[in-house]
Amino acid sequence: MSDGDSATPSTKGARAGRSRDSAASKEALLQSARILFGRQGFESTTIREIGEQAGVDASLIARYFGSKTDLYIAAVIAEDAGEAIPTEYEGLEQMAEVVLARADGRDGPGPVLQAIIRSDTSPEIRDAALDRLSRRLVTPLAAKMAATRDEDRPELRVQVAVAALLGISLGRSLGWFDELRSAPRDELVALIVDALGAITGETPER
Amino acid sequence: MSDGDSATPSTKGARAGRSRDSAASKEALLQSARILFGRQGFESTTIREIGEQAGVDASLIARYFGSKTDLYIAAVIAEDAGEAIPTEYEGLEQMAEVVLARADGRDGPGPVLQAIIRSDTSPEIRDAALDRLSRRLVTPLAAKMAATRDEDRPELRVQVAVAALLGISLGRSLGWFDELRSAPRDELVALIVDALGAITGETPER
DNA sequence: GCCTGATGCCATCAACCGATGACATCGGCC
DNA sequence: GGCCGATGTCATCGGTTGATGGCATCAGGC
Repeated sequence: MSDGDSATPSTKGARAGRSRDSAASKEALLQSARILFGRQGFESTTIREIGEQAGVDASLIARYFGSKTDLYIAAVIAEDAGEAIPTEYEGLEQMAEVVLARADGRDGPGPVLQAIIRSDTSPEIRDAALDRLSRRLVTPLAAKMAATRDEDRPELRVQVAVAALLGISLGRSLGWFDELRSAPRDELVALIVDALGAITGETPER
Repeated sequence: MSDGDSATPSTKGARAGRSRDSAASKEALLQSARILFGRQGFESTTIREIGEQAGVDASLIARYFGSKTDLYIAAVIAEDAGEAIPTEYEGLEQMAEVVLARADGRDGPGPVLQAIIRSDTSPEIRDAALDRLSRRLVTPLAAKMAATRDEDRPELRVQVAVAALLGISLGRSLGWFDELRSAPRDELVALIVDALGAITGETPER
């Protein structure tokens, strides 16, 4: 460009007075990514939308995260850290309550569930999501079950219970059926415990 | 183009000897759409891939179906008709067996489940899929339950049971956990009946 | 035998997308 | 005060996608 350019408001580069804080920009992108990926999924979320929501240019995504895929993985990690989901539980009831409470508090299934329910998720995203899911749900439930009951096929039982719980959570988030969507959470949790407790060995005390 | 073009094998239009059967072309597109949408979902399946798999040009999709979205809806209807899923069952066990058998026989979740698990599915696709799902699973299970037990909140129980069943089916199709993926179907069905029977009133006779 | 609608293919369009590199400005360091 | 790396924005690229319209060929009807 010619060197006659003057410092007008529309000149390139950071605008006068604009915040220059890479940690804040990065965090804004990450939180926007969590929200939008969690609501819409990977393909339906563009990096331009994420930048807009974060209030910065989308080109910073490549600078700070490397790629859209890497941003998604970072969003999964941030979600995992941000949700403060326990790694051990009093029991199935508490786990169901935690999962549904988190689900009810979000707009959409969240980036972790979005990643695992889609057959076209890239392997590295899927592995990151499944790893956290197992750590937060499967492993603790298996540990709990090993401590309380001696059932055959404990690992299968736990995996079936977690898959069922995720199906219920997803169905509720996406509003598959009227009652499932609108039922009070405590009533839903009670039904979940009745059902899944029958195979994990935690029958309700009533 | 110049009028000097000769009828060579690479000239435009239907090639010499090429089948001219719109019903066959349409059906080929539809079955290809079922398979690819069922395996990869809406966004990750292009109309060019569908045409290739069907052995015809993708432009015929617009001619015969109107749009990619309308093709998806036609695929959902075809899947529903093709799977011959009953609209009434002996009980939960038979329903679980049918759902898992169909799931195990496919490559991927299938177009109906793909449509309902994604938050970004268009409303008309979602409605078409949910309508069939309710007709094949929720309504029959509700009818069965009404005939056998007098529980509180029967509709909620049935909806929870179906959501759980779909979660298990999806988890198995996508290979979320090792045991869930590899367990023999009859063993998995037995666990599902133990769990979901506890809330639909069909306890196993053992 | 001719005509015409059906059938299928091809090229193209407009829009979008993830990624990249250039550039201006800022602020800390020397 | 000057320098230079950090920071942010902008324009652009190459590729992809769903949809469209033109064209050639075929086959049935008259």
